[in-house]
Amino acid sequence: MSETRGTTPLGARRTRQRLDILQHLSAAPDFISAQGLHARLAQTGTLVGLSTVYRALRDLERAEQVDVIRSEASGERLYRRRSTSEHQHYVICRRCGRSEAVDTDIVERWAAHLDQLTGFSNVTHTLELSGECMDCHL
Amino acid sequence: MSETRGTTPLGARRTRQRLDILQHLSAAPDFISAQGLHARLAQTGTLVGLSTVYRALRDLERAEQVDVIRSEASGERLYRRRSTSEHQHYVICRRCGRSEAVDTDIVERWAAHLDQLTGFSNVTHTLELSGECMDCHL
DNA sequence: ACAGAAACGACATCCATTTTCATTAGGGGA
DNA sequence: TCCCCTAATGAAAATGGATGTCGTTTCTGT
Repeated sequence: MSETRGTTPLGARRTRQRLDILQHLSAAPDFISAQGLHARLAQTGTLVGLSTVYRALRDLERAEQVDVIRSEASGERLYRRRSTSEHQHYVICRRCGRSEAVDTDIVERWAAHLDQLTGFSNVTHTLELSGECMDCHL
Repeated sequence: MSETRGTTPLGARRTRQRLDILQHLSAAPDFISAQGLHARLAQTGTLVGLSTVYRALRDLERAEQVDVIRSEASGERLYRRRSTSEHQHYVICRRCGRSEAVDTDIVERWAAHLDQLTGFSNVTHTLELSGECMDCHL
């Protein structure tokens, strides 16, 4: 049968690399780039090809298992394992990169009306917040 | 004296290229990429080096004369001459690229409290909205 | 165990953006 | 107006993230 839809966060097949990637991604406290993740894997002796990291992250993104943002500074795409199934927004420290989920109920409610407000359909939103965390501020 | 701060939207010097770039950028109805702008200039016989376009846009961005977003599809940076001095948000048609300013008062007010809500300082926000405009929807 | 397909990984390629560096040309001061 | 200094320009090369290629490896259902 070809219609077996996978339900795991991994791809169709459970490979060592995919496992390692998911594990290290989950362990990362903050958003991390594909290259950063690749480096971190290498540091711990876990050898995974860079393309494989990119592919795994792309698949995780498709499976909505990660949140993705764009680094303001480098333009890199940064990934973070998603904890809840809801879509989330974060404040990111522009110095150290630390991130923290923010309650965006108000914005979400507002966003829900956007179709009426704008005359556009299927409006989706991306919200990125950056600031300086307490440790970095002084 | 070396402290002469320029007050024009252009750089320190008023060159033909800078003038043309600003003019074509202002004429563009929607967000446009550096390459797109460069191509548009070339089409009208206005020869400007690609690096020059990039540099002019970078300077305009620094001078807060343009709004900048990131194309979801291509990852390019897209620029648009800023009309008001206030910072603006837009809905962008994910099919044709048409953009339209959106009233985001509610979000702005919420954003003003972010410092208190999050424990981060100097929090800035970026909000990108995409949907399908009426012409493209059906 | 087997076969077919998915995943790997080293490397090539793409493409937006930046940098280099020699040349050109604003524009303030004499 | 003429000069000079330096910002601005542009062609070409470099950078760097991300994706594609393709031969090889390795899951997984049968």
